[in-house]
Amino acid sequence: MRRAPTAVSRVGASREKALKELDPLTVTKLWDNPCWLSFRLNFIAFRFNDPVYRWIETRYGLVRPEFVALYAVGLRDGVAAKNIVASSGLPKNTLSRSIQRLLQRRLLRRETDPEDLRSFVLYLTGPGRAIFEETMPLMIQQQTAMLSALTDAEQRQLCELMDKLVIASPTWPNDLEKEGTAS
Amino acid sequence: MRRAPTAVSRVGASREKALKELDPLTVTKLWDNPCWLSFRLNFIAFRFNDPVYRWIETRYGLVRPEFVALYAVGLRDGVAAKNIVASSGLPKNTLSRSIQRLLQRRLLRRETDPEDLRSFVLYLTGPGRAIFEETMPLMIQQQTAMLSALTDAEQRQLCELMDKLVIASPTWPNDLEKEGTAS
DNA sequence: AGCGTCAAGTTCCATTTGGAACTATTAGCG
DNA sequence: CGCTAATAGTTCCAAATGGAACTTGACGCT
Repeated sequence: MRRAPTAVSRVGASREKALKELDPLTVTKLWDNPCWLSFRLNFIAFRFNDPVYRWIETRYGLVRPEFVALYAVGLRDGVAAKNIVASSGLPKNTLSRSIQRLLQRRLLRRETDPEDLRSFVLYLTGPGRAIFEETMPLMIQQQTAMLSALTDAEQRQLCELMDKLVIASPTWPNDLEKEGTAS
Repeated sequence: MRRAPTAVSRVGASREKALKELDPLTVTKLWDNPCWLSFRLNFIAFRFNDPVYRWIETRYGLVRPEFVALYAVGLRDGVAAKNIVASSGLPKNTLSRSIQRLLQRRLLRRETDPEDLRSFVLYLTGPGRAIFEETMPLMIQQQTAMLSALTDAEQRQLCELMDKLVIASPTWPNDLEKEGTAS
């Protein structure tokens, strides 16, 4: 009744270790799962996000979408909410509220965009930037810990492969369709 | 005021295209962001999850954690809720409710585990398996579409690199700490 | 200019979520 | 054995979430 291995990879040696240390269902999802990409993405992303966002919440009282917004403005002063929506995938009402709270807490400041009076440009305040600066090294520390299983060359490869995917993303379908709808 | 590029990769040619097709903040998060791993993971994962789970919800009325449970049992008959929790990262109360609903809808069936009377072993029913079988090709279709930007060799590389990460995951910290706590 | 369509952000509200406390069973250990 | 600590799963409830409708401003077209 055992399903034949379906994953693309055949790591072999490491498999032994994994069989012992990981939950059996995790092992199945790794090597007996036609959707290998989805599982790996979600699993690894979760293991990054979970500790980071828990720490940020207990430390600063910022929930995930709030920190997403703060981090985005930290990376690029002068963005608007719509940019954060587009790059994060969070719904725009969630981000609207998050930004409101950051404004109230004076971690963010905003001005109406002279180019487009519907829109606002966002900036970090001093305290906002302090949080950004303080959090960055911890996120990098987590990233480094996670990547330590790979050589430098492998890390660069991984980064480039994922680059290509993000760049190709505008061509991906936004909706699944049972079959081709048009000819 | 422009921050120096911080990402590990230097794709170059594709950068041109990306600058035009992607939101400017997305471009910043790609190439001007010390936390390159986190962004790429979450972005790509979102672009997979969002269409897939939307389709499943409108098609079968199953929300994400419900489908996560159904899919897990589909991959490995006889798992328990705890395994799904461990491999998915969803909170156990959320999964408890999801499983209850799947039981009510007769998509799942369960028996108390004779080895451990606290625990239940889960199985797909006929209709449950029908959903699983019907969904799989669509998920693979989405995965194939997303991976089509990579050659076969690159796809294999990506899979193997992510393998290594998942396998190393038991050694990753579960909590961030400001500095080393012990010596 | 005038009008219909679209986009940025906000508000409303029903639903979902997840931390914490709880029950029932198992495991460790003197 | 008998007692405490841990674990599988459930329940409770305050808070977060996200779809849909709304407001205001921009844009295309005639």
